[in-house]
Amino acid sequence: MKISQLEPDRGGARPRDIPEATVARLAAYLRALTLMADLSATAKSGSASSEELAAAAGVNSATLRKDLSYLGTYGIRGVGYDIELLTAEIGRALGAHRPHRVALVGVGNLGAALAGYPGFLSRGLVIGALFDVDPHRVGQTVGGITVEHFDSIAHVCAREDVSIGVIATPEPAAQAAADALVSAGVRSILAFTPGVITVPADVDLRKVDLAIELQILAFHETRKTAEHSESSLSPAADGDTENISPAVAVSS
Amino acid sequence: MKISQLEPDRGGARPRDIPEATVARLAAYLRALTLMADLSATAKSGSASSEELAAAAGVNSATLRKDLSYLGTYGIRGVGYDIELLTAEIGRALGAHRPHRVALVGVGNLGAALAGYPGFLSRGLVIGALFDVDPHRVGQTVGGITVEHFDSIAHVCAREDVSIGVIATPEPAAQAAADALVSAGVRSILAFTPGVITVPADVDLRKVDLAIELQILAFHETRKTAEHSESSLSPAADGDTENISPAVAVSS
DNA sequence: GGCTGTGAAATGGTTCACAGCG
DNA sequence: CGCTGTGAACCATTTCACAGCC
Repeated sequence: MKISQLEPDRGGARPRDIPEATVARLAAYLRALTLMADLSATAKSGSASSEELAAAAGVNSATLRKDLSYLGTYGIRGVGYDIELLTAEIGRALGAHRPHRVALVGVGNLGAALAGYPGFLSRGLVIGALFDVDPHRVGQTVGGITVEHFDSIAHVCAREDVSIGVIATPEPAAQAAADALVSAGVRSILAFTPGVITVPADVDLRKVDLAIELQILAFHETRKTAEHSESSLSPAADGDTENISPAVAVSS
Repeated sequence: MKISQLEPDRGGARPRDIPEATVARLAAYLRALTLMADLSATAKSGSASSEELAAAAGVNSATLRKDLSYLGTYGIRGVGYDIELLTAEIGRALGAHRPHRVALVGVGNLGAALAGYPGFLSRGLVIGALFDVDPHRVGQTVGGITVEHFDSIAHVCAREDVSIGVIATPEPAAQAAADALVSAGVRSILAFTPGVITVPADVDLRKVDLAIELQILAFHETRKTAEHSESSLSPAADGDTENISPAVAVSS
């Protein structure tokens, strides 16, 4: 899907240009690798073929190989990829080796879910601050972190060295939250609110709209059930079962 | 994604083939239109140009026109689109005119957030059932609906005529949740768990991985900050110059 | 032999630009 | 004249297929 909000995307020649779609999958590979490492800690060879990795991540093996080729040449022909090496290499590429501090604005159910989300740490993500406007929530502890007041975003973000912001407020507060984060120097924002949010050109904004995800399903569902019309004898002999949907994307 | 299998080309121009990316945006347009209708209920002309609509949805106007052209010809040249007509038409295309019943498995923070999500109804989505394994949660009421036990999915889904399932359980329970939903006859599933879920070929599975979204931001963030320290190579063409105006302007 | 790395082809999606209608 | 609808150009991504290395 794609709810894009124009992004500059400087075309300057940089070391290696990794396609947007590849970045999303690299994160999935990293996760699959971490899982594999745990499982095969006792036995196994310590390496995996592109086929195995692809299955574990839910993608096509050719896609995986091409994705990895953007990082460099880390596979061994005839054998596969060393799990440990590849984990480190992808982690490096994604910047997961160095922690990123995240500020979360809006500590409702969704915010709390995010604050308690496991597996951030292993990917270099650290929730550094929580904010809310509700006096009842300010001062409380969620996921081990004390909720601070919305008005202190600038101050706290500076103190906690936050570089990424997440907006999980109700819709009407989203723009204000974005503004506050931007003022605080945050240049990467993930928003869970529908609706347009305006940010300066140098700020990276991603959006995830839960209702849209469901509506896409509803669309397909409608199509499926509406198929009673013609007795076409092609019952979705679809080959693969795999399915990876990076969901909402921005960045054109 | 599979929606367009090789169709025998039926004579009538009934079901046009709508691209996946367009479907996602149609949902966004629908939302923008509903908002517009509310705002302009008192005054305004009752129609909007592709430019206005595009701005309200955060996309390019050419993209919007092309998207709408898949539905048919509903605009008026020299004028724009009638808001009410277009709303109805997009709603029809998306299947939002007829309600879809949704079952939600896993009523933790995330599940509760979804159950309380406003704006589902206006888009034809109705939460019909909530499930959890936790005895403490079963029997409780969330978002006006009583939480039922995981084991009764098949029974309750049939009773409530559920066609879409949402998985918001902890990771380890995800596959079991999917299996249960599939057994209950659900053929469209949205999962918020990372990791691979296997479903039969005729089941539509979408995934949203919160950690991946953040990791993508972290990647860009790493690039941004690395760019400042890397003042070599590029022949002084690197500054902060964003000549491209993003101009995500929201008008009228 | 098996598997990676990668050009090249195929597919899907976005943007341009303009003809044509209201 | 303004704005839609759309072919055509453009760009991104996926998939194929195979050469080359282990």
